[in-house]
This record gives sequence, C-alpha cells and structure tokens, in this order.
Amino acid sequence: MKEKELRRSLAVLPIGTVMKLTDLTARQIRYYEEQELVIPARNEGNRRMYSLNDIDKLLEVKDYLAEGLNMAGIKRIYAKKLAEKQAKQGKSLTDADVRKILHDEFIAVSGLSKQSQFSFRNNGL
DNA sequence: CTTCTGACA
DNA sequence: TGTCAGGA
Repeated sequence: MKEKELRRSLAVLPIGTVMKLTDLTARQIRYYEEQELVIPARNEGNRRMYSLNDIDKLLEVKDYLAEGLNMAGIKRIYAKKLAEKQAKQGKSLTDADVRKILHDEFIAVSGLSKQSQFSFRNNGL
C-alpha cells in the first residue's frame, strides 16, 4: 500500500506536460511555486519536474481559485490544514472535527476574498 | 525545440 | 497574468 504513494511522488513530468494536464499557463505554475503552494523537484538542468501528487495539488489550487479564493486565502487553507494535521498527532481530533474546522475556515476566507474582489470591480479596477 | 529567470510599453 | 529578452 506504499508502492503507489511512492510512484505518485516521483517527479517525472516537465512543465509542458503539467500545462496540458492542468490547463494552467507556465506563468501561473511558476507563480504558485513562488507562493510556496507547489514546489517541484529540479532535474540536472534546473528544469522543474512534477509528480502526480503535484498535479493533484495544482488542480486543487486551480479549483480554489475558480471558487473565488486568492493566494492569501489558499495559503490560509493549507496553513490551517497543516496545523490540524500536526495537532491531530499530539492530541486526537476526529476526522469530522477536522473537516468542520476546515469548512468553517473555507467559508470565512471565501467570503472575504469574494467581497474584496467585488469591491475592486465596483470601483472600476 | 523547451524551459529558466527577471522585468515591465 | 501576459509577454519579451537572453541564455542554457
């Protein structure tokens, strides 16, 4: 049950393939890396190499963006998710607890970013 | 030909 | 975010 996870973690896809698989531009993919959302491996020639897990993460980020979240919002989601994951090792929250916390956080952040994006549009920006 | 970094009419 | 430069 570890074999698949290992293979899914192997970085074997160049950015060009990732572009086709995620429908994101190279600019966006590199930008998300700057934002520390998806850090790909590098090959001998300094080329970015992505794994299947990276693809999933990128698609996930793409979905959040489509739902109206901004970089700050997405970072908060993952920060929260990581915090819960670590807390879950020391203490023991149920999966339901974690999901509720993540859901509440998502709603809060989602509302804020949408609000600010709308205000920008209303101000002609 | 493909990707990389840095920069901005 | 797009896009161009200049190099690998």
